Amino acid sequence: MRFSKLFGKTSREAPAEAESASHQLLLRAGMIAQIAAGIYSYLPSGWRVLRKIENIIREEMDKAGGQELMLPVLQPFELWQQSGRYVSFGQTMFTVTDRKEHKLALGPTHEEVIADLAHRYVQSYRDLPLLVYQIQTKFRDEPRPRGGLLRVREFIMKDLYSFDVDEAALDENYRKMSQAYQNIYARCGLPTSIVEADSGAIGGKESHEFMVIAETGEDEMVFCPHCGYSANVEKAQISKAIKKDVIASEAKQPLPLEEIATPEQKTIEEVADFLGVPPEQTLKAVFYIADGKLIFVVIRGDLEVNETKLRNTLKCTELRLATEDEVQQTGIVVGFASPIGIKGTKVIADDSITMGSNFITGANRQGYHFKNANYPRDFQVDITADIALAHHGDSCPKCDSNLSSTRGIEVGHIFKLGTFISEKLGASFLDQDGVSRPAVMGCYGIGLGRLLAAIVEQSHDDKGIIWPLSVAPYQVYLCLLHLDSPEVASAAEKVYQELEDAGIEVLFDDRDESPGVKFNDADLLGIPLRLTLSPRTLQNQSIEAKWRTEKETQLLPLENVSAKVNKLLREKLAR
RNA sequence: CGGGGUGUGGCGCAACGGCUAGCGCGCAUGGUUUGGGACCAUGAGGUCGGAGGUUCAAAUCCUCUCACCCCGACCA
Repeated sequence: MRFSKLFGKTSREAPAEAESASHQLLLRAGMIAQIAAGIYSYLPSGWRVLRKIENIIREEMDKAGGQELMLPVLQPFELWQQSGRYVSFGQTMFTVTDRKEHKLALGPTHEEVIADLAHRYVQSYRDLPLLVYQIQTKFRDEPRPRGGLLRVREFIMKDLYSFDVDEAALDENYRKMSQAYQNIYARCGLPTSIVEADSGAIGGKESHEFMVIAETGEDEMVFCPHCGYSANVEKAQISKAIKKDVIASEAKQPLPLEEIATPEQKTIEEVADFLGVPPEQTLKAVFYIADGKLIFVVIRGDLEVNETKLRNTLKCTELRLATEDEVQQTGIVVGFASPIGIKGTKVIADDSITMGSNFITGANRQGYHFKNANYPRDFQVDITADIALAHHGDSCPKCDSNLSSTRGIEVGHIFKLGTFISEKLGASFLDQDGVSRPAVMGCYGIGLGRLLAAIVEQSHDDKGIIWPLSVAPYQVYLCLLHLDSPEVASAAEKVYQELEDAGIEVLFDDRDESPGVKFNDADLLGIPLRLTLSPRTLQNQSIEAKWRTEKETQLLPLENVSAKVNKLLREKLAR
């Protein structure tokens, strides 16, 4: 490709709206262009990168036994009613109405469509296992697109669906996919961590995310440097045992409940300070509105509520903090709320209330708290579950060491769905005994654009992008200096031709620009190998080679240059 | 949805009631240059996001509205 003909210009300054490194660099390099919030065009050089990523993914999916197919974007809304998932997806779904007033969804994902297909074409256990995938556009009306390609409303995704006879077979495919994903990231030069995850609107029981550690990431994950436990904070567990040095063991014997005056002491910190006890010995009350109903949440004072876990426990779709008014309307005294004697309100407790004793809690009376509250002696709850939020420094649930936390970009998510979708859509098969059973499903997704952006996020410098050779838009940047010298120009043309003929992907900078402009563009575009031909190098019948990642240059003889370049590229790929 | 911010040639910005809306980058033409974003000359390109209002006069003030960005909520 000749740079002079390449559609899309590089620019010195990034558009004002871009903040993250990948957003700025991809725009400046002329690889993407925004048309609306979370909606982007890929220009030729950006599209080349995307297609390379796509091919890597396709190869790994095929290798793992996947069959590629193509499912429709337009999906009858009835399918979503059938699965019931139109509720959990809610406003995230884009819908259109056809001329017959029939409602269609622009597919945010394809479990329904694929399960419907399985319903028709899978009849026997002999048809299983089945792994099918596609690479195509998804539509999601995200409340807030952000960070360029990091979160968008229209995006290309690889989604693979597995159908199995039972859980054990699903586990096997799940392992296989997990390995395929690791191969993909490795080939893209992207270090990732696999973490336990919440399955969100997709549903299902077990899921893992592949995370690229990056400050610009939207997700927070915790990990244990000691035993390797790692999880998205939405999912992460912590050990809630109270450390011995915090509360002496003699204080653990249940004591009689006692009301004490605590004027003006409302928050956990105030009450704990006022009474001289650690927050671990208090109970915190938090109020939520879940699908329109007030929920009383009790959790030990040193912990915080994890809303994702709470949502899962309640199996609700809408969840938000209650306002002070909404709480007061039920007769609860804000600041002195108590699970003791509560009536008519659903009470959800974190299991931390079973770890500890003689708690301080509100007395549901202005200016008073109870001392020595003990569960279940003094109060009852409707549900006890783990609904605590993990933090940096909390104890690891597996080995009790201190957990660390970091932000990350989710570049892949795999789910064990189980049978809830296949049951609803009738994707069942006859087993060896002639018994009809729902297929056990798994689904596995990678957002290609986000993967591309994540590569840029973790592989760039102040000059521009540093593409790994495997996904670079071009392998070689051929830089011609001194267009005005006919000898150099014709030598460059020859080299360009020779490289192209050898099947090397080369971007030939034949523009009439100064050397600085060309070198800077080469760096901005992030092309791995730069070749420079100038009167200086031609004098020695040679061409200068420089890797994007290195400072040093080397001279290559012009004779049979494509073979030498090929060798350099092969060596680089092998590393 | 809550909070904050921004809308002026393709991009980055200035002008903040008053003459023909400026500057840099980019673009076009000609010339001089050429190893890390060269220079000179000439030129093209703008209904100042939109609607309404105030005023002798609005890019500038007011009201409404739309779009985009950031933080949060939310979110595979």
